[in-house]
Amino acid sequence: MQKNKNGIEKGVLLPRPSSNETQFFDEEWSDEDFKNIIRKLNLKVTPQRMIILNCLHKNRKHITAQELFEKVQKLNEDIGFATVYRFLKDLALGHAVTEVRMGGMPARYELTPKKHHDHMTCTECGRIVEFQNKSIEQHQEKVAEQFGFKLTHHVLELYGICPSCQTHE
Amino acid sequence: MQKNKNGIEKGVLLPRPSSNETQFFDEEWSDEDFKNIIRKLNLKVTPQRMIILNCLHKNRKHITAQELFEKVQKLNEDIGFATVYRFLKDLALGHAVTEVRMGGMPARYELTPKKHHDHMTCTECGRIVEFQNKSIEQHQEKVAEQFGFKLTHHVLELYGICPSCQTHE
DNA sequence: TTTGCAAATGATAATCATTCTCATTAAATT
DNA sequence: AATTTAATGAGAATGATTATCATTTGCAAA
Repeated sequence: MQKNKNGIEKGVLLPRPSSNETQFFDEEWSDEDFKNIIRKLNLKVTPQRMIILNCLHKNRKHITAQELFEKVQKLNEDIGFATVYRFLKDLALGHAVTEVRMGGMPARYELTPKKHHDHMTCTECGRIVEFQNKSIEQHQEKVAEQFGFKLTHHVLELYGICPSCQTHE
Repeated sequence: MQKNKNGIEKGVLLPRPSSNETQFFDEEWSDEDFKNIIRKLNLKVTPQRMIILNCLHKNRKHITAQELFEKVQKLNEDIGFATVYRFLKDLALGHAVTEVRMGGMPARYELTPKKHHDHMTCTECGRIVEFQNKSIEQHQEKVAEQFGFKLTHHVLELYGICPSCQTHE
C-alpha cells in the first residue's frame, strides 16, 4: 500500500450505498477467522453468530444494530433481533467490534480491523476517511508512559470539512 | 503550568466524590462567560440557563443529564428536567459542552474547556487523566491536510491500565 | 415603561434503542 | 447418545431522550 511523506496510508475507495465518496480500507475475513473470534470470547459457534459476523463484514461499515438485523433476516428469517443485539454487545466487550456513538443516534458497529485505523469525518456530508498514522500512535505511547499507564486501545476521531464541501459552499 | 520533555502539561489534582485519584485541569468561569456562551448560540439568557451552566461548572466533570438535573433542582425547585435536557442538547450542538457516550450508559457532559485537552481513562478503576499534547495535534493537522480536510475538532480518548491498577493486580 | 411577540419553560406523553425474562432449543464434551 | 450448559427467540420492560402544548418570560421597539 502506498505511503506518503507523512507516514499516512491511503485507504482504497469502495462502493457505498450513499452518494458520498468514502475511503475505506478493505480486508479479507474467512469463516475460520470468525470462528476464532467467537471462541476467543468463550462463546459457542452457532449458525446465527456466523451469519451475523458475515453480514457485519459484507455490508456497509458503521452499521446500526437495527440495520444489521434486517440484513441478517434476509439470510435467515428465524434469527431474532435480541440475538443480534446480544452478540454485538459481547463482541464489543471483547473489542471484536468497535462501537461508535454520535449524538442521540443508535450505536454503529464495525468489525475491529486487523490493521488499526482511525476516522476523519466530514461534518457537512458525512463522508468518512480512514487513515493510519504511526507518529500519532508513538506520541500516544509517550503520553501513557508519562503518566505510567499501560495503553490498551484508543479512539481518535477527526472532524472537519472535506474538500468537496469546502468548494461547493 | 509545568511542562515536561514530551510537551505534556500535567493537570492539577482536584478533589472528587469517588476514591479514585483523578487529574483535572481547573478553569475559571464567570457569569459573563456563561452569558456569552448562551448568546453565541443565539439563545436568550434566562435564570434557568445560568443555573444550569453554573452547576455544570461547579460540580463533578462528566456529569449525566439526570445528575445535573438533581443538582439544579437543589438551587431552584421549579426547573423542569426537559429544560435541562433541551439546553444540554443546544450546548452540545454548538460545542459549548462536550458529550461523551460509553456503552449503553447515559451521555455525560462537561463544559468544553477554554484550553483543549484529551482524556486517558483507566479501564480498571475509571480514573481519568486529562492531558494536552501539541505534537499529536500537529500530526492531526498533517493528516487533515493530506486529505484536503479543514479540521474543526477532534475526539481522542486513550484507554489503559493506570499505575496503581498495574500494581494492585 | 409598556407592549408585542418570538422564544423558553414545565409537565407530561411519546418514542425508541437497548436490556431483560423465560420457556425452548442446540452446542460441545464425555 | 446422554448430559450439561449456553444460546435462542418472542415479547415485555426499562430508561434515556425527544416531542407536544399550554403558559410564561425575555427583550427589543415604540
